[in-house]
Amino acid sequence: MRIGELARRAGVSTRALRYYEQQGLLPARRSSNGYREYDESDLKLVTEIRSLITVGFTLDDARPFVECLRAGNHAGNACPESVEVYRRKLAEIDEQIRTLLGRRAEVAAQLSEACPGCVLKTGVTT
Amino acid sequence: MRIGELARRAGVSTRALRYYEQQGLLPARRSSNGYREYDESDLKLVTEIRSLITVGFTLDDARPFVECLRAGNHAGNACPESVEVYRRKLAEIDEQIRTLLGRRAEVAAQLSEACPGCVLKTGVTT
DNA sequence: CTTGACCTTGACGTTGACGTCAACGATTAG
DNA sequence: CTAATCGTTGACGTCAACGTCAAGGTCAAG
Repeated sequence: MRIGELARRAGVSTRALRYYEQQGLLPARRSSNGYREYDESDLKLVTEIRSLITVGFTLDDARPFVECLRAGNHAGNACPESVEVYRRKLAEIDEQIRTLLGRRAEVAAQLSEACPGCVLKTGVTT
Repeated sequence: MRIGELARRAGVSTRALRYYEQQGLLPARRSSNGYREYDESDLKLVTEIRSLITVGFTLDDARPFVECLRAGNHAGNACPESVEVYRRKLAEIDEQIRTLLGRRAEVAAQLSEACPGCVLKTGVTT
């Protein structure tokens, strides 16, 4: 299939697909007229990339998963490099959550100081 | 005092101060030679801006606080506009925390699937 | 033949808060 | 007088993941 169809089926823009190729994540064969040619395995790659992106991974983070898939594995997380990225991202997310919780406490304290009673109206647990 | 001293005392770069001025957050008087001239109240403004920035506010978010201070109030959060920003930011932070918790669960699930037992090694509560 | 839908590469725009020159003027110490 | 240190106004660079033209090539249908 060509880039337009892959884009439609994967739910991304053609620009994104060309960008992925430029970043070395999605190499494309070319047909005689210069058009990029893709197959089902490429769709799988894009799907993997997208699902990683939606959980906050960067394209660089996605690289090991893509390479794992291209190496013939059934899943992108079947390789130790991918698992390592998972662990690193988990730590990053935990750090971000801690930072946000700290900020939330700061802002809530300031808010209650400036406007007592206001804080009661919101909450993470809500 | 001039821009260099204010920068040192506030712990920011002169570039940042000029940027704040450009954004209308820190208007500066000019001495006869064209140099920016600041006083203690300006230091207070910068301090306010910085403390807001460190809890994740944008310069635009900081605007009401700065205007509140310039209006003669003892604190930047003494005005209803500031309080409103606090509430909005609190909601934003809560939303971000929810998003991150969702991502954390996703990644943790993927990790445990790819490498059972790995998840046990980390945690937000740690 | 011509339209229209598809494809190509190249290159600039977006966002926030500055960093980092460049090229120049002002002030002060020696 | 001169160097050192400060100040000034542009204006481009940074970072990620594309969006959005521009200018053109390709191909099937009518």
